[in-house]
Amino acid sequence: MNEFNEYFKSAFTVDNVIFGFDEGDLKVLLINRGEEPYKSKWALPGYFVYPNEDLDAAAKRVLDELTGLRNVYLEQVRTFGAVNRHPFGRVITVAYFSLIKISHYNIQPSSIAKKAKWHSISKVADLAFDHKEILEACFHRLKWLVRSRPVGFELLPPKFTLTELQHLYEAILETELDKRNFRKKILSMNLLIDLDETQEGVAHRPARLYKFDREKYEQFLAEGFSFELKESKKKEKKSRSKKVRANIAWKD
Amino acid sequence: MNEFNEYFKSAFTVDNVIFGFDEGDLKVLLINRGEEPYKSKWALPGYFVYPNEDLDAAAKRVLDELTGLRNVYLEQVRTFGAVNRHPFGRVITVAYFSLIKISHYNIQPSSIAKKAKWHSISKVADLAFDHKEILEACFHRLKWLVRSRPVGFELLPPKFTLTELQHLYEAILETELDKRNFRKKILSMNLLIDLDETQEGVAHRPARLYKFDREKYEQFLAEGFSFELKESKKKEKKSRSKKVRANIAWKD
DNA sequence: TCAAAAGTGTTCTTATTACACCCATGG
DNA sequence: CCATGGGTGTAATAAGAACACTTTTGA
Repeated sequence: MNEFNEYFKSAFTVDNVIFGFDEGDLKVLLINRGEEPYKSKWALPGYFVYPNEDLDAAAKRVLDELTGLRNVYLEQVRTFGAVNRHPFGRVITVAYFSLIKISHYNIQPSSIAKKAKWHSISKVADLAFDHKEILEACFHRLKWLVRSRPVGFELLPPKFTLTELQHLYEAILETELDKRNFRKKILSMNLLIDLDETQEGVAHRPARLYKFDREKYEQFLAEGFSFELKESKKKEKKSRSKKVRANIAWKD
Repeated sequence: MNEFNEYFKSAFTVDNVIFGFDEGDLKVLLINRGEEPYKSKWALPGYFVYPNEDLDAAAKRVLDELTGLRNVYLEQVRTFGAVNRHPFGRVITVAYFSLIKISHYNIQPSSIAKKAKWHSISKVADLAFDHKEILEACFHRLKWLVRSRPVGFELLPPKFTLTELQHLYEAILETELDKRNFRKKILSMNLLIDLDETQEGVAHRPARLYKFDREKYEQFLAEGFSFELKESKKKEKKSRSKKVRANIAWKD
């Protein structure tokens, strides 16, 4: 491996965009840097990947040290590798994002955690390194994800109202949604369990509480999204060689 | 940067899944490795990223050296970083895929290119390193991409028939599509220019030839997919504060 | 009794699916 | 004249979008 020695002089980090949702607002957990470079600038939590550590494990570690949370939604997004993005040398970074329930988040005793603070996604100014770009890429991915899978629940407390859920979608998608259509759609998926409880102590008609039916969702996934559940077009022509339907969407 | 020295001992590579389409079949360009490790196994084309080279530039270089092609569709997919994925040390790899027109591909004089061969995507057996996994991730991404954007044209020659286009979609999506519905949909997008030419020398009714209207597509993108083009619901209530519509798809 | 948010259905429009026959060419 | 793939339309169904009033609570 002699001829390749020159390539073994670089490093890589993970950076984690930790999303949370509170007060109707989508938030991201940022660290105020205590040291150079970019001292006292806000930055994404991240660290070098240890020599004997898988990438995903590094992302989990960073998250755990900061929030104390483990089994949360975590996904790799993209790797950023501009030549001069880090002043210490050649460092590329693998960006991850995770979705956590802010109510479950407890500030950790680690020194790094004391520097952490939630920021409204819409108010984040510039960040250290290329972290603003990373944040944007992760937000974009979340937007897409939330349309294709019901991951939104990862950000809500275990019991929530439909309005809270709608506000979450609105915050992520940066749109307004029609209340009736939203409810119709969300309920028609049968992934919510009506807890038969209501809010208490609110100065208006209390809302029903729901929880996410994770079991049904897993089952749903396992069946490969159960396409072709209908299967009752005609009286089943001698098990016709499946003329498949697949549509082309051209949306984002 | 003394305390971080131990982290600056790793390397990273790019690996490129180069897709092509020929004879109704989706193909990938693989290299037969001439050296250890995995000597004489098939592998994805890839190489170490040079110390002063951006990631995207490295992916372009690998592609160019192999195919002589430049301005082609190229996209980063994901980074693979299991601890022991490379026998030389800690090497993570950033996976890219590109879409090229096989008809434009000319074998390059480089020694590496002489070892290259197109393989039908459906017949690829195991590959060197974790390349099979990388290939699958890229194929999965392509499947998704082709439903959300008309990138299929990148794989076809400049002039093509609707049936060729349909076959391309079928190969990527691994389904059959209904001919009439496919044509209706594709033509309704107005992204095809009817060249008013037909095939020659075929033993059946010759098909019309089309080309992709790239200009219209760019315009389309620039207008942000021109949502809300309709805008003629009622007689425009005093420029109502846009009650936005955004739908939630729950598909893949 | 007021303010504030919860809750609830129907109509219209658009998109998707299913489906079968005639046409133009070369051999 | 036959084999091969090219080309075309319509009806049924499903999904999405628009839209407004009544209900329940606490202050």
